[in-house]
Amino acid sequence: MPGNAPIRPDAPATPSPFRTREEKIRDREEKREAVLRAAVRMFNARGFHATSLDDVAASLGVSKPTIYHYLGNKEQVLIECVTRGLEPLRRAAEAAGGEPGSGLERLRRFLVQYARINMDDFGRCMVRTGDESLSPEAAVRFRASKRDIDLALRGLIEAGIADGSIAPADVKFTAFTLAGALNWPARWHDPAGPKSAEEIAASLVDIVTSGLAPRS
Amino acid sequence: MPGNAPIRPDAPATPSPFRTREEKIRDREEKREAVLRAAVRMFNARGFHATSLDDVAASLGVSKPTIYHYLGNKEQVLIECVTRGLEPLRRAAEAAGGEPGSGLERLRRFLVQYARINMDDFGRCMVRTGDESLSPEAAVRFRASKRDIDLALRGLIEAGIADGSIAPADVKFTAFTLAGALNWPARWHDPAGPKSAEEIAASLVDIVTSGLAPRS
DNA sequence: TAAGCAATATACTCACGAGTAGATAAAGGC
DNA sequence: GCCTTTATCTACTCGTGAGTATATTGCTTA
Repeated sequence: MPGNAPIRPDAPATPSPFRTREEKIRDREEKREAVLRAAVRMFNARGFHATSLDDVAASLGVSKPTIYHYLGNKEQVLIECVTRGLEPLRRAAEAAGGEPGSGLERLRRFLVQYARINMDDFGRCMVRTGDESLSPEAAVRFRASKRDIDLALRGLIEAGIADGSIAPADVKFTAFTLAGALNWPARWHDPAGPKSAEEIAASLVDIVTSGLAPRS
Repeated sequence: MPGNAPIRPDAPATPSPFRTREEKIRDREEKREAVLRAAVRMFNARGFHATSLDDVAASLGVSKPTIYHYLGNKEQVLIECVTRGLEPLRRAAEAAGGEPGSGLERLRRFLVQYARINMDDFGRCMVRTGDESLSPEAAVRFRASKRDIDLALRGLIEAGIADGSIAPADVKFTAFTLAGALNWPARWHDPAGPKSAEEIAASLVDIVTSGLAPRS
């Protein structure tokens, strides 16, 4: 796709078709990303095993070896997708501890992000990908990353219990419960639906934090 | 497996190796069930697409055509498995409405059963099976069945709101939240773990119903 | 200007797995 | 005592999909 040549300090008036080294590296990155975006959509729609790289390639108007040129093999494609789902979660988890407010407030803010991330393409893929789809080594790394997130979640819950903003409870099960409720949209959420991911995230977090019984 | 011949009114002292028509029908049913049990375990462990019927057959010490003799094809195996997961849920949903107690009490009892069912082999398979794995026609029926359960769940929530035992809230999202939290164990629960499905179910239901903030 | 590399295509190989054909053996009925 | 049905096997077919070998074109660099 020409026409998006970047501006260089001494760029000529008409955009040059000759790409600099940086432009070419960026071009390559863009193509890689395009492959991943196309792949993750298909994985989410049809499942990883039911999606062939031929299909992914065809949806981009290229041939299969092109995908192999950018990403070594099919598992690599999946790994990059789940990593792109995990990464924002990891960042949110890292940031959550250092924010102001009570434990409950920090937890709530984190949960809203957690839910939102789980509704975007890469997040959905991450949630829906089970260890079965990965090689043993990759599965180990994947589980470890998810465990980090879980640990951060537990830390926030503990902090809330410690400062009294959260009722004492089994931390592990509480974390599982929250994770389950906020992962579930990865299965049913339709991005084209009437409610935005943000609205849904806010609603779900309200429900899980306030419980069912009326406050007396 | 001889030796489990049933008692007939005029049964001879030594169990007869000659099976009656009923016994043979039951034998056949037993074998069908054995195939399904073996299959569902493998589906849960490795995923549907990653499980071959050759593997399932081998785990039972028989050959693949034997499976085809009892169940027409691979999709049929999956359909029977998810049906066996759905059926107890449907029964629980049907029973829940007519029980005594407040809306919240009835809902809680239903949720405990819901969670427990989702942790057994067929329940896990049901939760984890996505529409992608099924033919369009089967997927329609599957979705409809799950929708029935969801509707029953919503009905219980509405009843609780109506009688004041549940705080007013968005019924649809509340149902999604509860379902998500209680479906999640289908992914992580290890039947060999220290806690029984019953204990886990009770804990999760306590957490979702009471929320996080301390009751004042 | 030749060599090398990047990007892409066509046209394969190869394994695996769903499903089938056909044989066989036992049991049951007529 | 034959014929049919049930249960099971071995040994296939056939499609699909991951991954590769190799050719081509064009840019970059010595």
